[in-house]
Amino acid sequence: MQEDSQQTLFQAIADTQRRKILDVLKSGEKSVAEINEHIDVSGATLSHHLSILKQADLVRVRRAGQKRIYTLNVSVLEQILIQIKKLL
Amino acid sequence: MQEDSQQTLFQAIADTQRRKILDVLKSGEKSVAEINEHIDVSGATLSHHLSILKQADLVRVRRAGQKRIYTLNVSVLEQILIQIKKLL
DNA sequence: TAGATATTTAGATGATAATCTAAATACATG
DNA sequence: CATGTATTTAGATTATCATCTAAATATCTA
Repeated sequence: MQEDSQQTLFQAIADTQRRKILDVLKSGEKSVAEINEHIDVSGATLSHHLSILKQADLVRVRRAGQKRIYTLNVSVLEQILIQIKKLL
Repeated sequence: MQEDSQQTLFQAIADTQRRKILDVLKSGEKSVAEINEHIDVSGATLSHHLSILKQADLVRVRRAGQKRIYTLNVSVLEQILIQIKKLL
């Protein structure tokens, strides 16, 4: 993993709201509106957080009509585990 | 783990310099000056980073004469692993 | 105890980041 | 195609953060 992408990744999970989003997605793929039922921020802010998670490749998106469906990318979370284990 | 301390912890490891400090300490306890040989910031900035790591309990300190010796607290890194695994 | 060494604290600055409202875009459907 | 729904983008604001220099504190030693 490159230095830069590592930073992107750790920054992405540094925010409580974003970790909560990941936790919400743990139970399965969800539309933005569905995620927003669990996260108390404006739609714009949620979209912003999702874009950061997407940039870190922690989530994937696909369209379904008007909706966008987000899914957790488990393999990147596993990458984080590997990085932290390296510090042990 | 409480919500608040979790945030403190994830914020602490979100910074590249701080992760580098942890990596430096992985090889054994070190004085501030010894750490500073590996981290390219001013002494004041390093001290600031160390205080954040200390607050997150990721490092421990003891005095030895004029020096302060920092050591890695492995168990807290293991806590992070547990938290991330919960998202999987 | 005076001066040297090690580290922290204070205070300032510039850069990022989280958040909001309002507007824009994209798609669906009557 | 006009309207409604879902989401993103733009632009602004406020708060937080990484960093620096200078000053303070603590310890050691001649």
